[in-house]
Amino acid sequence: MQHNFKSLFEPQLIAEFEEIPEIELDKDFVLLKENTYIKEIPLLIEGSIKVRKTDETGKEIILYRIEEGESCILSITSYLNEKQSRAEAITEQKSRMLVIPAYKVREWMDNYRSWRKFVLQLYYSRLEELLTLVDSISFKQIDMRVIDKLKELQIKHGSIIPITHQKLATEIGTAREVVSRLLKQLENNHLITLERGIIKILRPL
DNA sequence: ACATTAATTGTGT
DNA sequence: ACACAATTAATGT
Repeated sequence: MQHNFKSLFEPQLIAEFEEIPEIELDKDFVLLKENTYIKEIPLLIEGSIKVRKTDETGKEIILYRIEEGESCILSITSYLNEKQSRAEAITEQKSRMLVIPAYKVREWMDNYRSWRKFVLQLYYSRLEELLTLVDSISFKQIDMRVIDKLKELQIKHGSIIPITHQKLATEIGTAREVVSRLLKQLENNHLITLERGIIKILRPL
């Protein structure tokens, strides 16, 4: 799978892409650490990148994901405002991307309407995702969040979801045991069945 | 095929 | 939340 990101931009800007180096990174490569200045901006062609925040105790929460054809809005805005990065970015799969020198991004902001539109759209959609995240953290109980997440994963994977309790827990921002116990309850109620690394949804949650 | 190790899941406090 | 036990999958020999 590969995103045809070129359709988003005007021809002149696409011509500029020719100058931009393309790299391929393995899974779990740390693209960006917290509290560093940004020098390059990724434009993801294939794969996916998670942006997460880790606190002092090592607890982490995933803020959002960068999908194919998208870039990292945190990097862009951090750079444009000359601030340090407040989160870290890690590849979730083997991924291919263009690596845009950050100064180019500023040039493009000035010179290309399609780039400005791209950045603003990205900004909006990420902000919306963050609001959803805040909403789920502050207003919903843990068990509701697990169920919501399962429903979401069901849309992506169907009723057989390949995921570990640990991964589910970090997505939601809670401890693995909490998730394990909740899932066990759902299993006892015959809503799901559990296997190592797999959750099967039997009937609607 | 068997033993060893690592990863995941379960349980008690 | 933490520590540890139990189970299952992966890997080496």
